[in-house]
Amino acid sequence: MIKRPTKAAALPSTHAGAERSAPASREEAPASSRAAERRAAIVEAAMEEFIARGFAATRLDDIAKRAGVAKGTIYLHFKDKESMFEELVRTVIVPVVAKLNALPPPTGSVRDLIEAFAGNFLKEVIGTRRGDLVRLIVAEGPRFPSVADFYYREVVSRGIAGMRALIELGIARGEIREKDLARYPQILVAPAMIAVIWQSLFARHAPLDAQDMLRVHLDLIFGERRTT
Amino acid sequence: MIKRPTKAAALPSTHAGAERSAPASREEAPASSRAAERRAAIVEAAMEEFIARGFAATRLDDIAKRAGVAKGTIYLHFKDKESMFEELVRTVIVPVVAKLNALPPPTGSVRDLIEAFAGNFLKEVIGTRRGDLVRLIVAEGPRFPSVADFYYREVVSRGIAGMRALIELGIARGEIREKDLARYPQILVAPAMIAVIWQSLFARHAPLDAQDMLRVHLDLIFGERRTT
Amino acid sequence: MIKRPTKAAALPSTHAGAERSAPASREEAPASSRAAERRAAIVEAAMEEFIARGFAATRLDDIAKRAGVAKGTIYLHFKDKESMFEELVRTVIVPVVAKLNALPPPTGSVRDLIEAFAGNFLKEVIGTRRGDLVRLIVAEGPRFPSVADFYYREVVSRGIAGMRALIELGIARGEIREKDLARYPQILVAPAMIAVIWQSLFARHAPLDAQDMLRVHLDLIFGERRTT
Amino acid sequence: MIKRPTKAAALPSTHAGAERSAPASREEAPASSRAAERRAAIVEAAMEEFIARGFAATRLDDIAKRAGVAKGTIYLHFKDKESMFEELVRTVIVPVVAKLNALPPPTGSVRDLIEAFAGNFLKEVIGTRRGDLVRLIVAEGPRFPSVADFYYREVVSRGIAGMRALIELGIARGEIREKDLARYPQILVAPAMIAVIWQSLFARHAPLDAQDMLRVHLDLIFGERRTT
DNA sequence: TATGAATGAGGTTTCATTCAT
DNA sequence: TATGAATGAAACCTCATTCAT
Repeated sequence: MIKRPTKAAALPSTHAGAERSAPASREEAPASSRAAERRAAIVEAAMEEFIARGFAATRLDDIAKRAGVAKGTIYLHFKDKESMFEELVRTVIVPVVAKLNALPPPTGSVRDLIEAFAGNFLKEVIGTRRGDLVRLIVAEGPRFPSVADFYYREVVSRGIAGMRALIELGIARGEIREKDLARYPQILVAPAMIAVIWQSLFARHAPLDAQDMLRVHLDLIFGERRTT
Repeated sequence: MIKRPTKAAALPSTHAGAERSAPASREEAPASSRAAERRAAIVEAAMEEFIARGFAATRLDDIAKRAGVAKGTIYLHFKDKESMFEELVRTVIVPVVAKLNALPPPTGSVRDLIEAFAGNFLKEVIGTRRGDLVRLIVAEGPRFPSVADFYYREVVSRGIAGMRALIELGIARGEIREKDLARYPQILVAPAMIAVIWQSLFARHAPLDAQDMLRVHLDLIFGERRTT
Repeated sequence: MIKRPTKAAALPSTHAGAERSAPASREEAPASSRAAERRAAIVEAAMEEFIARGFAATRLDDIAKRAGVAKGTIYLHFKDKESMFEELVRTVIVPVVAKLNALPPPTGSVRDLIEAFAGNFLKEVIGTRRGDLVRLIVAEGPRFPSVADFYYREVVSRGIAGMRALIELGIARGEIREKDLARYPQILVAPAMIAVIWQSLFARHAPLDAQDMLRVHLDLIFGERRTT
Repeated sequence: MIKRPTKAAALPSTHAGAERSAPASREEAPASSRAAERRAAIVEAAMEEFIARGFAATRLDDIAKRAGVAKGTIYLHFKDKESMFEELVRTVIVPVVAKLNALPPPTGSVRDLIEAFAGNFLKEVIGTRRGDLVRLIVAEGPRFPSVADFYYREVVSRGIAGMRALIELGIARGEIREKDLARYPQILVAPAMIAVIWQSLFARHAPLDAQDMLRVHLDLIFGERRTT
């Protein structure tokens, strides 16, 4: 349902070819899902290309090729390149939001919760396609206000709010000393964001142990780690 | 009216070709300064445009218009659009590096030092053209490895090293408790970077008091602020 | 799977073609009338669209939508866009020709006859869809020689011949003085044609009382109108 | 001054090739006229193509080829295809208007005047490129209201007004009997217009002696021609 | 050195036509 | 028969780059 979690992870930078398309389905597809499949293939291909080259430098031709469809087919699903980009971001982000909303209720220590969250982020975002999407949004945001708006509304503001709640809980329970932190949940997330960007840009020069860094950061906030 | 007389002329550093104007001929100063002026105007205009639209979407026509030169003139200074972008980043970043290197020797408390530094960053980077340049590098880095490399080499690695030195000093002096922080100076800078990005993307929706946030972050690292 | 069972395969360019539907098969009426209905709907829709936009600018998509059929259906009735246009003109013009041929035998004065004819033209052509068709033929004729040919053969030449006969009758009866008029029946029709075109192009700027104009023209030819 | 009266009269229907462009001029061109020349070449080529195929079916590529310029060059002179068409019509029509305005003052008989006028029309419009332009306007007018407007304002309304003045003069002098004709100068022009259209569409099937037809028409209006 | 008209490859988008269902 | 998703050629237009002046 979530679109195909890790599959096309390869990311060959250039389009490998086009061994996608008509995936033998044929008999298993319930008729109308054919369109959905194709749309998904286009979305996937477009995300790869947009991430690899940015909006302006991406060619519809390459998206089509990678998705295994003809150029014209894209226009059956999207009005034009711009709205494709905008809808694409929405499409990809929605499941993320769903996941955030489905978070378990806060039981156990706040630090445990945040560590779990960080672990998840580490696995699912930093250094993955999803992380690249974040960088893409940072890159194109100013030229696509609607994308930045959407991202702020759906992800950032909720994330900030959630973090703030956790921080306040941590303060109330005495786990967190720095009371002002609740005013800037951004501080809590900042190293994770930096890790995302670092992986895209500098990992080659200086690999970053994001997991360890996040741990140190939590130590800073919660005090020296427990014996674990 | 005058762009920036002689200044930014320096530049290439690593740089590829760019034998630059001023072919030794003529009356030295006047002739070459004309060229330098023009080049500076182009660099300035290009930066504005690249920041506003990104590399691919920027038109040389617009750069020329903004710089007040003819389109062909750009090619007297730069081989093509790509190398213009690469050299541009170098040109703009060099003075920053110079400044970093000219930092006063560490006297006074580490916190004071870092606060001074943050204050400077606040004034000169966050929410300014310079901050946008950072976002531009984040945006275009993957497509311009040479730019990312240069930026890493000249700014990031030095900045990290400098921060690390400060952190170690802080630890040695007992100002900083969290010893592992020295391994991840990124944590120290992360909120500042986040502030830079936030201003570009989300300031409209939720203004961020960067100064206050940085203060809280320093409290977190150095412990509750002194009475000041 | 099969292209076009037997039907419209003929379509040899000149000839009225349009053996219309009814491939002899099946239960005659019901099945074939469905097809005929559909074809009629397509023809009607196509005429509207061609008139509104001209041949090249008309989209089959729009024709299909207006006709309430799927795009593919059009190809069950017509080989391609060009032959659709050609057959369309034929289809629409045939009844006109039939009507011309069914004209009553010349009784009464020639002027009465021509006035009746003009009245009819006024009501059924000038300012109507049919008039637009004339303009369409003028517009597309050069690119569709077969259309121009057909129109000349079926409508123009017969119309001219008919007019000439009337004029000669008028001359013989002494109603018309200008004997040379018989050599140029176009003169008789010219104002009517001009009225057709005027309505399409300039009615907005300067409405034209076509009826009155035609009357004046007849006065010119037949002499001052009778007391009526 | 009038652009090159008859020159490229050949009209090869398909673009002959491209032996136009840089016509050796070079030394004779006063620098800025180079642009004017090119623009003229484009206008000329565009008129040929638009006349031959209509607006929608004309390819910019063909215009460029025929004009002997690159595709991009067209966009140095015209914003896009539509405005090229609109400006083109204006450009071509302006000299016509100028000519109309420069008509000699009415001396001699009205019939002589009108005959002179008709003779001119015969030579310069009917069966010429200029005549085709009229047909083009009739064809595209509904889709280019601005063109129809312009044509009405600059040519039609002035022409009608001029004709009306002549007719009234003719009536006053007793040359014309039918007084109502002054209300419909269109009648006077109608056969000429019909001739224009006839030449484009039907000349192949039935050549029309336009000159003789116009004479007959004038006989109709002025009474049997004098012995001349 | 500086100009900007000219170029033409290449990008986005449209739309007639096909074909599996 | 009828459908309409899919195709891909071809159109318009942009813009980095060149070059005569």
